[in-house]
Amino acid sequence: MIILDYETRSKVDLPASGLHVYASDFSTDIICLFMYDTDDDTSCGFLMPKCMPMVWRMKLKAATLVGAMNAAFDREIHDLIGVPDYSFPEIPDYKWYCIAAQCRVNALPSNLDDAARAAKVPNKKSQRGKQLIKLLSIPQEDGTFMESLDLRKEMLEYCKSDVIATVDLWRATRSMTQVEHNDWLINERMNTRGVKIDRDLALAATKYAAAEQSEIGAKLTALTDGLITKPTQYQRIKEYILGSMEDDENDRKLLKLMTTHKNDHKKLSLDRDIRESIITSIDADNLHLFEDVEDLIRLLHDASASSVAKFGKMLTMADPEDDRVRGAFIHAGAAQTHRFSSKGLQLHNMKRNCYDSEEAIAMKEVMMRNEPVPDVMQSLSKLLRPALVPDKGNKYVVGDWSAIEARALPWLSGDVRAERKLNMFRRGIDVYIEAAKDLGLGERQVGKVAELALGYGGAVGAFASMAKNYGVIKPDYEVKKIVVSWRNANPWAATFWHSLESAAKKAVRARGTKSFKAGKVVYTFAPNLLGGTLICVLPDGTGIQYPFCSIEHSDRGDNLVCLKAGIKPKAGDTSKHHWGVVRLWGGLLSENVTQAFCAALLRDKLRDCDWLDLPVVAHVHDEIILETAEIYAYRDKKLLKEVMESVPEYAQGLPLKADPIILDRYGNH
DNA sequence: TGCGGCGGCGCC
DNA sequence: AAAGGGCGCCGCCGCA
Repeated sequence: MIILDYETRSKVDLPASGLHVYASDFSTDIICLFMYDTDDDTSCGFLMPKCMPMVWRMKLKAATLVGAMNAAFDREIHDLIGVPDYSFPEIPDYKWYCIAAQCRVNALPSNLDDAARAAKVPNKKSQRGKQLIKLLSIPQEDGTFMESLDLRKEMLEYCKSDVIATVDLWRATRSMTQVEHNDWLINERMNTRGVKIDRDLALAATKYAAAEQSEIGAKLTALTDGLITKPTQYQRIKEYILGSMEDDENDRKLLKLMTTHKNDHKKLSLDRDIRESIITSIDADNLHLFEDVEDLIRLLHDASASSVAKFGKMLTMADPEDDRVRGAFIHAGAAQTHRFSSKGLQLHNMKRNCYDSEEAIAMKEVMMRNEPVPDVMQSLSKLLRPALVPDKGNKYVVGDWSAIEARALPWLSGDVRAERKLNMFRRGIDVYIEAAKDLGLGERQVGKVAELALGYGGAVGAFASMAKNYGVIKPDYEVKKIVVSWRNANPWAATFWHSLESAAKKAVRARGTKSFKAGKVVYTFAPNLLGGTLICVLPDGTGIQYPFCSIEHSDRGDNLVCLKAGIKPKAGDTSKHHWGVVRLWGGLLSENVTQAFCAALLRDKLRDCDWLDLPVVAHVHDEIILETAEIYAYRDKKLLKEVMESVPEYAQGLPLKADPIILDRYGNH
């Protein structure tokens, strides 16, 4: 493998516009390139526009794989600048290999600095590197680039040290399997297709949002004598409300409503749920606040739809040539479970509550005519999904699996007692009604909340937070009963939690000499990988990892712990654990295997789509979105249903259900 | 002025 | 003993 790293400069703001717009821009150019041959440990770096030495030209041509940290960046720079402008040898897409993706499948962080720290790979402080980027890669105030041979030479040194650290990381972690690498390539192809946005709609929406935001700002300013000027100034808002308090009964009630608990300490919050409960109390005449405080909270409620900022992101990220946003998906972005994640224009958290195609078009026309829109912010947020559109002559075909996690969890338990639940899915029986019956209650909503909240070891707290989303209100003592009843009706669940934790611990203790089964997954241990890595092998043969995994003894028993990619230590942290630690208890393990298995299933189906030339442009964990020619839409809808409902050999008995639909714009379904 | 932390939003 | 977790982006705020 040749591992390389490009340093570049451009007038385009990379984080704002995304890689594709960046690499396509005429102002973008290469500053330097450093390459390392892992076969013979030779390396070569040079400044542009010097020619690439012939021997390295040959090496690059002959390489089996070309690796880079975030290879998508280097690939686009190579293809769009290196090859056409500097006659670098072409590298076919399938040869590119992403070492950041390799880090993630090893459950390490995705960026070089953090991954190196977590994996204990030597890596020099990158502070100077960041300075150099600022100096050389970003235009100066007058719009021109700084030209300095000395700084360029220094940049090359920095580039070299990054490549060395990347090589070390590549060696310290396991490589992606061929299946994983192929899945990464499939994801790259989808990223290249991109997803089209309705530019006119997004433009109109940003215009209306800006006007509304300034109006809300003016109202806030007037209401609070200029202390608060924007609805997002939460700190000032909290101060304002606290400042208005006189410690009477109402204030104590308000404080109680605002108090949340996070990591064992109290915090005051005014998030949406809390605002809602405050407003409910006021409307029920249980809470009386000063008029300005009440107005403030209500105003905040109307104003808060920060999600409309996505329209702006659509505009800066879409390619001006074809209005498509590219590169929005990260293979195994979730390092714990290998689920995909989404970046740039985050397509994994688009507000569900939205207009359908006709309503969206009507709203768009209203905005184009500059007519007023009621409930501006809320209305705009309902336009987010419909702002994604198929190209002319195309349709979206969208399929999502019905209750995939609720099916996968009991199936993974491998417990005969879970067959009852699986049979309900197989026969199309409403599991939420059945769950409500099990609880001795008639309310489907309560059954639904229990089903959604209690599968992963959660108890009263889990139920309560889920219940809020569905308007279910139950006193604590009743929730406790619900939890007990649900667990009694689903005995396979607690057994599975316990056996997962037990098998995982046994695997760690066995130090790799033996594997241990829990339901349909198997735990094993790799003592020499990343400080000792617990590996969970899923039914499809793929695995998720728990690096730096060990058993810590305490007076209350043994705790299984491992490194958690998402928790960064502060700089200079020399505590016992060099990185954030997570405790692996049964509930967490059951959730991990379920999410991971569902992600594996999705990847499997994306392979089928790739094979069948079904053009996937996006997906959201349990949902696949095709953009297909209108004349093929009906055929592809049937094909997608077949793909999503066909049960793989390794998943016999798992009931899969999906009913794709054809859409003119993206939406809720 | 830039950057990281944090609170907040939203999804599965 | 008890335990909801997996993500990413925006904006404010305090610090360097």
